[in-house]
Amino acid sequence: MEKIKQNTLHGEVAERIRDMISQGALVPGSRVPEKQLCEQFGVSRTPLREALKVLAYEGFVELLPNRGARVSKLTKATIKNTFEVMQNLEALSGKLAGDRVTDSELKNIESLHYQMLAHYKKGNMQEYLLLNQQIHEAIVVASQNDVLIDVYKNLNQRVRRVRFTAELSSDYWPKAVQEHKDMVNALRARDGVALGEVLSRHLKNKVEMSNLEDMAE
Amino acid sequence: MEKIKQNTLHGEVAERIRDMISQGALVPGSRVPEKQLCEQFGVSRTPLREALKVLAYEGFVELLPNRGARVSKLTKATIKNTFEVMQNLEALSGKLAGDRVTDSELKNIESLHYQMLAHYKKGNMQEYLLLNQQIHEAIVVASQNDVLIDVYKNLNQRVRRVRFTAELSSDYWPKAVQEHKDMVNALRARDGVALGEVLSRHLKNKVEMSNLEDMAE
DNA sequence: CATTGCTTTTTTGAATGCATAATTTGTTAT
DNA sequence: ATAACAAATTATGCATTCAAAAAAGCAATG
Repeated sequence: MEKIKQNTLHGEVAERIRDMISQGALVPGSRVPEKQLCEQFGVSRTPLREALKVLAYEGFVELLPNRGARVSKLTKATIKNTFEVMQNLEALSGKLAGDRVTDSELKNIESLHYQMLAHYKKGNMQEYLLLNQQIHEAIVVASQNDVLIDVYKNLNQRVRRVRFTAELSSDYWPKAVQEHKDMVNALRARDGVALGEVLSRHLKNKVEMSNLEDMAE
Repeated sequence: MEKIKQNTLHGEVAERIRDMISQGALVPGSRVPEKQLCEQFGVSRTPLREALKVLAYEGFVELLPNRGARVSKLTKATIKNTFEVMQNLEALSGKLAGDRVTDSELKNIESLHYQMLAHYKKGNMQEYLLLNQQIHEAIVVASQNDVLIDVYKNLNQRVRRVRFTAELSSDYWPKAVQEHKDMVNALRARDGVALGEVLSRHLKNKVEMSNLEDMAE
């Protein structure tokens, strides 16, 4: 991974295609129309095809010999497997973040946390989920392990399409909020082991509570 | 990830470049000579450049705007971080493999294990390390989690260059062998928790025993 | 002798072109 | 009307070409 941030054409094209897939503009299972996208983006096929190679590696599309690219479907199994790995990576992040989190990172996470609580109290689920997402990523970043961060972000992006389709049930939501409070407390105490445990439990609950049937394509 | 196995030109080119990097034919930090490699491989620049995009994503090279690709250096920190993540993924694999390993997989792992022991007794370190590698991969595969397998293999490939440079010290080697025996026993007992713990400990020891200074580039 | 500025060469990024494979369309026979 | 086959169309994979950027070479100046 270790993507160097740079404004290459193929990079921008990849980003736009990712967005289109996430937003449903490109339907899973359907073929990626090279020519049409080229016209839409105003680029030639070369950078577009380079982008498809990267997207294939990221899991967004599948390349079929002499048949171009198809938008890959997220099956129930893949979603489950992805969350299984992410759960583990988050737990590791927690363990590491306990030792390594900086003061400014901690402050930032606390701030996000309080914003999230506010949305919870207002019952604003969309905003809540967005903040929730940001907190989890911030904890992973606090692990200070570049490889871990890259892998996590990649996996997260793979399931981006379905992340927000699952609604939080009325009995799970308060539980999740409590877990988040535990997280922040563990982080404040720089207790990596406790943080790892909370995170592990947290995502596990999320997977169990989510209706994977609804998410799969 | 979820790479579809297919014999595309760019895929073959990527594989050859990976090998060249692993074997040191392409020096870390040096630029990747597109023209020269094209002539050597007998392909045009299009598939070669597509391969470079994938390799960049895999972490083998870095793309610099208008300056092509450079073979990425494996720093001490990156190696450490990679092993840190791999250790966690192996532990997860162990936990999952305890429940999911099939009889034939178990048999295969036992076979590899005994072969490895034979090489240990003969003091044949190269062969030992190869088998060791295969056993670890087999355990990860036994997790039956495609995403986990892909991520693990990718990370493993990233550090392939340095994997075999570190020699096992005379006091670590017997310890590692004992841990491997524990692994097989845990797997036979289908005790995922125990297997996860052994694996976690095992790679941790390996990292601590290895002289990262020697491995870094 | 090192340094600056200019010219030439090489390399890169992306568009275009071309041969082949796949798909669609059209036609005919049943 | 439908099935089977053939022709036409389209899409794909890779090679080639072209413009722009970077690197190398080289002379003039201090």
